[in-house]
Amino acid sequence: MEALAALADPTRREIVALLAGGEVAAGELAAHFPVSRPAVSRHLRVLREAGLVRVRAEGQRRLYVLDPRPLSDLDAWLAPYRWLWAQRLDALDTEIARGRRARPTGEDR
Amino acid sequence: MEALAALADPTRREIVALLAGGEVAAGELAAHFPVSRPAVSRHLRVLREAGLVRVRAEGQRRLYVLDPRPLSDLDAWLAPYRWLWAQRLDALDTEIARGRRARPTGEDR
DNA sequence: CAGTTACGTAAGCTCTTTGTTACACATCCT
DNA sequence: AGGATGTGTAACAAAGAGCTTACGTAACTG
Repeated sequence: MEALAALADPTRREIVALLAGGEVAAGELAAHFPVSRPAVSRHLRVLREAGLVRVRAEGQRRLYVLDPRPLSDLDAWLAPYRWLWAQRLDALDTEIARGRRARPTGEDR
Repeated sequence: MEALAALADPTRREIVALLAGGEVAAGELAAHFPVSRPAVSRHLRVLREAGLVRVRAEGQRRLYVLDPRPLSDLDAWLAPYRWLWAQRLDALDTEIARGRRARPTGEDR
């Protein structure tokens, strides 16, 4: 579940989203973000070490591809919890609807 | 997706797992971990702020419950990627191994 | 072959995170 | 009332994450 730490960062999640369409070069990815290119390079390294992406050199460019396996693992990790929102969600909502505010922090309505 | 940051920590994931069975008191949770009780208290705070758990006071103890909604959100976030490992896993591996490009993303040259 | 292009790495800084010990309360039990 | 029990918060040290600038290097270009 090292992938979770990698995906905790919003920039990295966006990189993953960009890669969902197919191979993208490092520089092209970097162009999508307000941070410096080395910063993106570092994010790519984290994603690489988490197994979420792979690189392929084409000339002087590095083409990144998404490797779905860690996402699949995450999906598997999530599996045992699925029944919770299949049944319990309504129960919680009902409780809230009755005015039993369990959450102290103001929430949207 | 603040839940991802909360779930990035292994201790917190284990807490979530422990809570999958139902309500558990803070002290009982803390007993499962090698870290100090205040440390666990802090983890619980992070989980609370991420909306993953709720607390209920019963006498002097605080009973924690899992709130599945952020997990459901995570499941929803994961959804667009599911087709990747449903069909493409093997294909991607093969493609990468052969060094072919999966999909030209508006590159010039 | 020299210059440009595309990347990654190194060094350094700052803000967070995680853990610890010490402390403050509220609640339960004689 | 007074002590034990169960928890959260405060203060602080250590480690980590993320960003920036500067630099090194391989590959195209002319």
